Amino acid sequence: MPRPTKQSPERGDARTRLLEAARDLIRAKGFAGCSVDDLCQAAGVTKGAFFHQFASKEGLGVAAAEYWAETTSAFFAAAPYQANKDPLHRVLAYIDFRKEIIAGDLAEFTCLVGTMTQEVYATSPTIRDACAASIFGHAKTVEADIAAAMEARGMERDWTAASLARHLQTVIQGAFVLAKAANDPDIARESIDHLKRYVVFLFSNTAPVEEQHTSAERGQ
Amino acid sequence: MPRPTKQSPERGDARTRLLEAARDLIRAKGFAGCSVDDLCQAAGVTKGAFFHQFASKEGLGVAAAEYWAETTSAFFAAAPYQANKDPLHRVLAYIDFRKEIIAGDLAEFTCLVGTMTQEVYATSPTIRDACAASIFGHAKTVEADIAAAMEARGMERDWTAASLARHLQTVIQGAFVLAKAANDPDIARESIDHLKRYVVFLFSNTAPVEEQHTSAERGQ
DNA sequence: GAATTAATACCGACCGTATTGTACTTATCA
DNA sequence: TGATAAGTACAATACGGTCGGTATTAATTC
Repeated sequence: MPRPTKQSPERGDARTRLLEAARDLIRAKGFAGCSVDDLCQAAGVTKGAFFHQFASKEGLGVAAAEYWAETTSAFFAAAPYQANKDPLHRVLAYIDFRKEIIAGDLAEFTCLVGTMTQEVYATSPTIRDACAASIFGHAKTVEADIAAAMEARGMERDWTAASLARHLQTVIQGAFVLAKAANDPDIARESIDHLKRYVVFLFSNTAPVEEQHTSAERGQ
Repeated sequence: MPRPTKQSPERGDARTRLLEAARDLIRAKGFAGCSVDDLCQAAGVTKGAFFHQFASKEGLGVAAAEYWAETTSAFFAAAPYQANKDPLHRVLAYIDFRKEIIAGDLAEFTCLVGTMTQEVYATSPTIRDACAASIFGHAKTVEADIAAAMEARGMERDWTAASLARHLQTVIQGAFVLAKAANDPDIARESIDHLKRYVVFLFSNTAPVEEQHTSAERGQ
């Protein structure tokens, strides 16, 4: 139940503003790297509001991961590549889409939960679990398409739809790491190209995969 | 020039002990997540020694990344998979080896510089550059084998040896992220399997790749 | 439908501790 | 003896978190 604030009643409640500030700040400076004061200042909120909304800084971390899971799953659910009818085309268009949205500053397109996991996996199990739910929950949605594509082609392989779905996330997460190291988004796109070539290969032995799938335009 | 210490004269000098403590602690808790006191305690060294050896905590971060680059390059240079005569077999055996050494606790086999990069790429360019030098320096060594394998087979492709070498590192780094999220090393091994399948595929169109390469045993 | 009560959302000064880094002293070796 | 290495005490501040208080709204009462 959002409630306006004196200072900026139009921007929504303090909780949402803090979650958005956390999303942006943590991606740039890491979880331990930004203080509660930093977050409050970025959100235009006082410390009192922070600890009214969240029991602790760790509590905010969990909420930020959950908020990330919600917003990104809505984002991908509404993305144009979903319009592809064929499951395999949808998977390939998903990969294209992941490449397309790598644009702008690193902190704008990299993954909040991937960054947080690396940092707190050993020190904060609750944050780690929330991050894992986001990553593997997203993988599950792609897994459904992969499984459908496999079944449609009657494939029998020594790999599973689940493992391939996770592999897609592996490459995407790793691409972010190398892009950060090189300070260059092209490094990330490069690996997505290799990933797509691999998926095309996996399905090319059963039936030819045409380049008909679309990611940016509605496929009707 | 190692110098013994009162408390533990057998363990070498304070600088090395601090670098080893940093390697282990930062992999578990992140760079910002462990304090100078933590590092000193883990190394069995006082704070005076710390700031005698390093100008700042950031200075230790840079040194730790450089130390990581040195020790890992020596580790891979001495690894048994290098004995493979054929460059392609050496690449495939490298991938096998990367899978083999995923064992024990997460903090023992994950990558220090990958973890640090994610955290400080925006806040500490000096640490980021040191991490990048480690990652891409290592990739260069694999790139040499990939390039040799391509040349031996007279391949003409729409990908380069450099990009494939970086892709290997992408998958490895991403595998660590997902393994941390799931708290399960198997998740990492799974993606390495996909990676190997991909590399085998890339080279299978020119000449058959037998499973003769070895990673654990000396090949000669 | 005005007055009162209760509950929520928020503010901001303050607290105790943890943090990085400094200054000075002590030990060790060439 | 002079230089390097390491130990000790402490200074300055940054940090997460607390606490009493205020503002706004919804529910309740008369």
